[in-house]
Amino acid sequence: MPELPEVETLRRDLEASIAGETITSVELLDEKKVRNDKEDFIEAVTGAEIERVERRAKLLMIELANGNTILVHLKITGQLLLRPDGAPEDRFTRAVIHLDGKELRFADMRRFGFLKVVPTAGRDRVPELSEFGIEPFDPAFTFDMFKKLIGHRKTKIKPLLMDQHVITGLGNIYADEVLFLAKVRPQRAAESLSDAELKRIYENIRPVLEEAIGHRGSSVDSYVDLKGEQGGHVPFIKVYRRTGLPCFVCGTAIERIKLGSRSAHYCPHCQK
DNA sequence: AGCAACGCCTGATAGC
DNA sequence: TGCTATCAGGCGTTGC
Repeated sequence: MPELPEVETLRRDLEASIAGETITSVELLDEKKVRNDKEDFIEAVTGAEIERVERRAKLLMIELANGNTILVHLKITGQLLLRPDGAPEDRFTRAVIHLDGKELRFADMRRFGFLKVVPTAGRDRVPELSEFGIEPFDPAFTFDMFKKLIGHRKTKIKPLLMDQHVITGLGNIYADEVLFLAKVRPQRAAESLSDAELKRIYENIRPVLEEAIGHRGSSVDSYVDLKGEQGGHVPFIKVYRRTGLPCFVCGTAIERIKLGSRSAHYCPHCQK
């Protein structure tokens, strides 16, 4: 699943490769992928120059010079692929944004992802953007803030770490990884965590995300980069989807439990 | 307020 | 071999 490291990798590659390009035309192959009226979308982006590419939580924002921004959410199986004109078809392509000599393809097997164009001014007020919590790399994200957001909650810590209304960017993979490094079990109630445990969680969030960005993300499902290449982080994952395999630290078999409808993976020896 | 359950969707996989 | 049931999951919504 694309989480912050995967979306940030895409953002950086997009910024380097399509900023300054002009959108010559758009093909919407699956209208339901676009959260606008089809004609409105086409009119709002065609002919526009791409100024920059930003990220908020797991949402990509392609800012256009004409005052509009294209929002792209990949959800679980979404992919953005930059191909030369006439390149072989990519499976599950739902929309194509044509540029000069190349095309940006939005592919999405399970069709959960979406595109939406919104006015750049006031975009922070659209529902897709207005509910997000703090970005982990925002300097304002201090331990004090983390403790205030998390420390009093009765909810289990893992679902809380994944709640985009509280802290953005962590999904199933990296929440498991942060909790492993923090030596805290995913089902612990947030309010039961000691200061030392909260501190260990907080202090592992940025390093976990930074390391994964350094490896260009994790291709556990269908995540690939702009060129269609897999990220390199999977060999460095400590617990996610390693059920039954030995913990890299103590050798104990990694366990999997259900929290809500999601799976959580942890080492029963290392994590308390 | 908190949280489980559901719906969206479809390929991979396990079981028969 | 071929069918069917189950699973994966971000996130908005619903209902207790």
